[in-house]
Amino acid sequence: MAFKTPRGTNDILPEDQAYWSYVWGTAEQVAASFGFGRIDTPMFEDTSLFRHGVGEETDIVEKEMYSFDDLGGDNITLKPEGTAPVCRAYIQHGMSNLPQPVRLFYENPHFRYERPQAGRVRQHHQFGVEIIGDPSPQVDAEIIELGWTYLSSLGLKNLSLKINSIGDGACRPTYLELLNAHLEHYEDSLCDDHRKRYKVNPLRVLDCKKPGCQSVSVNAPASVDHLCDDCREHFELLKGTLDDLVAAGALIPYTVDNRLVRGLDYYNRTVFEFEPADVKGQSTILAGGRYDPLIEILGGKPTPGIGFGSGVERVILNLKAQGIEVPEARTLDLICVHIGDNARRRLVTLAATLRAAGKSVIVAPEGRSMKSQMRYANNSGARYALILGDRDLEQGEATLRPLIGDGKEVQVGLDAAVIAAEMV
RNA sequence: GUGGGCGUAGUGUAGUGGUUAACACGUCAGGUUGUGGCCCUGAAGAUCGUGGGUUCAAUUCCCAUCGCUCACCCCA
Repeated sequence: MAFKTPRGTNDILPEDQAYWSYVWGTAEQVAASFGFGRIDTPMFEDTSLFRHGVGEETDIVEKEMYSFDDLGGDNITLKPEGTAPVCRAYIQHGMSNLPQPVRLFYENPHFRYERPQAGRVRQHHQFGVEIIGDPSPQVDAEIIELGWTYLSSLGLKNLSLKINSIGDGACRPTYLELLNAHLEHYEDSLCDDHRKRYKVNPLRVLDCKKPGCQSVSVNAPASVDHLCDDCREHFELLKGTLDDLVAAGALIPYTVDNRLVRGLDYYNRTVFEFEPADVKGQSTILAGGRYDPLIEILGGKPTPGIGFGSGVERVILNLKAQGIEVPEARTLDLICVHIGDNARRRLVTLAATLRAAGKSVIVAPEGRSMKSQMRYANNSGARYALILGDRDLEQGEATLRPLIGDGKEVQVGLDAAVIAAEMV
């Protein structure tokens, strides 16, 4: 065929929409229950926003951005992640003058040029939340609780929660030195990739799944053991609050995972991740962390922030895998079946008044036998068929026949209010 | 960017070195006179991903290419 969706993109067909509205609806409801306001940032931004915000050394900036010059010569980039744009908006609109912190959520597509595979596409959709302007570990816990509330409201089961602290500007450099020394000592055991690159980003080694790197990272110094006093206190308070939430039944138990790191430069202190228990492939369905340095990097005054992003494609994959049923899309109320041209013309206007009365109505295709129209009505899933022949037109009445269940058909006048009232 | 698997009607599959490529579901139409679902009958619908090669002959064998898919990298 001549045209198809570009690699890594998908049409979301009507039969799949029930999942999407279920997920978006749940996200909006949960976000509202935590007092978050929705923000929509543009689908594209100045490329420099991401170069500065996400970090030049990251994979996203180095090789995954959809960047191009527009006709005016500006270099723009399709949004690869949501946090930097939200922080840009926070600065641009002077939100530091609002009561702090500011709670924002979004749900929109993101674009990354990657090789597609299970749970990974080039245009993916995220539900994301941010709390900006509050350094307290209380809001870290609030964000994590919100993430869990969202996932559990969807009905997902068998999830695990991992948290970690990766320190801050005060303690991370010292820790990285320790880690580097350790990696250098066991350099020969590292996988080929990391033997070359561990000096550039030693944290990545901890995340590596190759046996060699795993064996080295098991005994590697853990960041949580080398936090500065402030970071340690922050982490302890966070764990304490999470423990309270677990005790109150508002959160699943968590584990501290020393090897949990984040790929974006702006993260500090708290990082966390929810994933299905049976891990395989691209499994993380919700992940986030604190990004206290970001607003200042983007030119605002120093302002702490924390948030998460959750991939809707992956969430839906898990909903399907777990056999979770979602509410069906709205069904059709009525199909108008005609016998004769005059009847059909009359049904067109009758359908219009019925729609105005709030019913969903379609008129069966012209030029088909009645049997064919009834078959069509049946396949359409409509609740009722309204049958009108030219000879009924003279009597001024039609037949309203239920298509679901075993109700009896009734004669009705050609009056939208009467017909609507008959459709229970 | 690297590696594995796969490419036959709308969908899911079968099949063979040789006349009109099969089946199921779906679609459409019929099963007489104004009524769906079950059933029966029929029809439409495939340049067998694309290009090249081997061969008297290829959808079937070989190569390339593109696409899909899974995994690595990385990430939601």
